[in-house]
Amino acid sequence: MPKQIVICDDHLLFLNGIAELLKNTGNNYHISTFSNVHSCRQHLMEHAADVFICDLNINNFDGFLLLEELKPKLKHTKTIILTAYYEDFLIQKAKRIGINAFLKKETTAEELVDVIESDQSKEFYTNKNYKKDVGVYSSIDDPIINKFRISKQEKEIIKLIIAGLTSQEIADKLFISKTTVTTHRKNIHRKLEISNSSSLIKFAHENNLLH
Amino acid sequence: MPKQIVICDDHLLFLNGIAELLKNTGNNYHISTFSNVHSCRQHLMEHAADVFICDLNINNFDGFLLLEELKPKLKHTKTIILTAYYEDFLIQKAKRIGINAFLKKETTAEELVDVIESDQSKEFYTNKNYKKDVGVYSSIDDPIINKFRISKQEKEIIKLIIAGLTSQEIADKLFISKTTVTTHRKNIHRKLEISNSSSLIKFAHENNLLH
DNA sequence: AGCACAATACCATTTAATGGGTATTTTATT
DNA sequence: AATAAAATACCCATTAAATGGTATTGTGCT
Repeated sequence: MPKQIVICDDHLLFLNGIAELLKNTGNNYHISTFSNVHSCRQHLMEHAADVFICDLNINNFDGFLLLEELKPKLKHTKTIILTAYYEDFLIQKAKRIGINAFLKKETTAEELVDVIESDQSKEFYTNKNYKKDVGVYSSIDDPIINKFRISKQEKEIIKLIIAGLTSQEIADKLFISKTTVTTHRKNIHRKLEISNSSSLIKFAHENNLLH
Repeated sequence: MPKQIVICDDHLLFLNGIAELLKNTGNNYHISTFSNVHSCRQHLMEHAADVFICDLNINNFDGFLLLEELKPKLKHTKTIILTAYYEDFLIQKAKRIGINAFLKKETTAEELVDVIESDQSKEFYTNKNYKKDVGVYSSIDDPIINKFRISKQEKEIIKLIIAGLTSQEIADKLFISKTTVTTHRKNIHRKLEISNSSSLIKFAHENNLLH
């Protein structure tokens, strides 16, 4: 008898792709895919599932709500959260409400199959060896920003503004006067043709200078 | 002779899933997959590709940088951005630097194949019938932000702050008083435990609410 | 030595943001 | 109908940011 696997994700290419992947593993899987919460809920109410793989954000609907709502129905179902959001508090919440595994989308197919095939009585599982990316290179040294002839010190100050520091705090941190920071901010605004720090951060985002 | 397709994405399940999908379309495709920028760059330097499908955020590396860098090599390659970030300014940028198509991950396999098989000389293509939020950033309705009990109007105001608008400009846009905007900002700061708009944007960034 | 530019620093003024209140109306839920 | 929450709006005081100046010192380059 095939293992009944239900997957819910609004990224259709991901949804169908992962279904194809699982079909081609050689395991005996019957896979049902859903790209919206409503039809997925309906299916799970009417059919027993062995494994339920769910994204956390389905068309802006909170996947946790669906999981918690269906919990009584999923007593004998292995529940797996598969998401791009890999945040500590989300993992803790998943553990708390009894989810069996929390996987990020960078997971390999092998790891996913391992989780599907593992004994359900096992402990909560999540990806190991995951270091939160801090930004390997300082992307503020980007050619895009150099185009605007932003100097080294100005870059430093941009970083600190983006980090949420006030001019006084930046001055203290860099051991310079607050008025100097003000001058730098002035020059940055002139060079980038903006007039407030929100726009500065917006500029940084649009040019993907952050991470 | 098979069509040479190169795909670069750090979400392994997505990467392998989409490769499986394309292999099973019946078209004659040879597919090379990469989950990091370095090996993908290497491959494209040494092998001609007919189609290059690229994510915009590969292990926090800006996909645009890779695309722009390899542009001379990709003269005869159809370049497709396939990403979860569906924002106007990104689409405009893609169009500007000569990308052939900008697809969101909610795209169907059929639509992707259509784009791959279409005449390359055709115009820039992006998903149709996409309803955009009022604000600049759409993923603000993320479960992460809901945790902080940010109301609908507060979210709207966060969006506009991030877009670089002042309180007065936000008031004008939403047809409310400036003092009301001030009140909302105050409440947002209290809920998120921050004290300036840079920190607000930093918060949004750290929780992947932007793009 | 001369030049350009970066980095420093101050003054003054205006504009915007922040944080403490309080208070009314509207909307949603029980 | 009662209640809670959200959205609206104002006052006030303080702080921070923005913008226009000017000016000195340092640094790298030719």
